[in-house]
Amino acid sequence: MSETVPPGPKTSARAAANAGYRKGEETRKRILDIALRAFGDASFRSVTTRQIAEASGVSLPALQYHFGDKEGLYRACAAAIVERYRSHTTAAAAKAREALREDCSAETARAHLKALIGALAGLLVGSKETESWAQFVARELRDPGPAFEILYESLWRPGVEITARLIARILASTDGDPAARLQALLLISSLLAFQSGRNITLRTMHWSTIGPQEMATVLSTLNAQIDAIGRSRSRPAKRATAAGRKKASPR
Amino acid sequence: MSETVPPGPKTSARAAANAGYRKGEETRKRILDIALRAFGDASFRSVTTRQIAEASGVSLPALQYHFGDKEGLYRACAAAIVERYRSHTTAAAAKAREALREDCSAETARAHLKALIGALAGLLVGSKETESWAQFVARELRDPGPAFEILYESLWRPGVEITARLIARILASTDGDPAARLQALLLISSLLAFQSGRNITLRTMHWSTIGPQEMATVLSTLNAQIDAIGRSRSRPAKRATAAGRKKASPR
DNA sequence: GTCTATAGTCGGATAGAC
DNA sequence: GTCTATCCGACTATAGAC
Repeated sequence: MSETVPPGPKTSARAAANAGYRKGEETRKRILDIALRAFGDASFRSVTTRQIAEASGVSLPALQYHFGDKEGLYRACAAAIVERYRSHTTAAAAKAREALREDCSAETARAHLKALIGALAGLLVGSKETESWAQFVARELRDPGPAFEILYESLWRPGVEITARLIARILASTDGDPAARLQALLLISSLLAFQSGRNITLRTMHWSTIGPQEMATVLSTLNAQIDAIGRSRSRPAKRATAAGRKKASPR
Repeated sequence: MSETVPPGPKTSARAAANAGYRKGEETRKRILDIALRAFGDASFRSVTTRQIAEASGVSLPALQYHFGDKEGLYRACAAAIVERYRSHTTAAAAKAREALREDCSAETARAHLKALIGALAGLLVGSKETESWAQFVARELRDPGPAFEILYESLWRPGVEITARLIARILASTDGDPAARLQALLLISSLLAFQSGRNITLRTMHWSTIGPQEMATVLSTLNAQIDAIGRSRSRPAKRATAAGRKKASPR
């Protein structure tokens, strides 16, 4: 909660006109890259600043200089992810919002939803780094740490919001419809799960990696689910549980 | 990998005939309950043996006596979860297997799938404790620790296996069908996500808790998805990605 | 069976030189 | 800006008394 300002070079008189600032900038970026990977692979607690410093080729106090403390570094990682996320999804999201504003048809909404999910998937398998990023985000959202707020507000919430609105349009219901939110949550967390739960996905599917080809397979399944929205026979009403306890539930 | 035998009372001459063993048993159980909760709330690394000892009302070496070391305690927790899981799902799983052996129809398979998912959901909201359990399982499966093998082999794999076979039956394909496995993975991880990603679920859905009522809502959505399996118009073939990049993908 | 006391390790943060 | 050297706290595990 306490918004500790990074005591690094940001606030000091670095931007003043001399060319000697270049090296620090590069070092900072190198540290950030390493940290991004490390925090993707393991939790905040598990990763040690020593590891990051060593892997970055700098020594411990250099971290503190650039990022204040461990939490500052962690938050900087989250901010970097958010920035990349924004640049990869704003295009699709903007188009979807535009269509919604123009009161588009259910089928148009469906197409935009697929495009949006596709863009998200593209981000998740885009480069080598993004594997870690998905894990970073998923972990932080699951058990909140120092970067929860920024990730939730800047990444998760907008994503769910636009997705839910598209689904609501498909269902021909209102924007706040809980059923639509639920389906949005389902859809996004499913997608995220494939990268964040990488280990279990690979082992379950007998894959050796999650590349574009694997993600395409996943996407086709998700697209089929999107096609099914609003078309299932036993529509997702409030009380469809009866079928589920046909002959089970031995309590 | 090294199957370190718990050096506790199990192997020693405790079972010999004297009545003084009762207290140790109770202490062990109390420690286990506390640990189960603790390891559900936080990761293996984050939880300290001190916390558990204090909360259990025993002191540190008592833990070592009963469970050997921290990993032993962790594994014991996993084993306890597996046992409970088995007792809650064997009934539904056995019926499903029976039906599959008798070459049941797609609709029968669909019903059994719903029953199975329902049983799983019932476990996930069954009692106060199970909230933590889902987090324990999900975390361990996502980034493998000392209890990964037992959870994967005794809990995850059987669950996916029977689910995938039911889905394959619905799709009228063979048992090993990757598409069926994928849908099984999707379905189970979606369900698990609601408890393991509790925080984000609550916040996204504006719920204050995940009780039977909320789980029923989730179940109805999942049931709708199950109903949609094998019925979607653009069937989940190998190349359905074209739609996804209609006008998105600004690369 | 359970305790007190302690050994040994490791991680985060800081002081101060360069 | 980046380093070396160091402090301090917290953790796991063990030894040995009761």
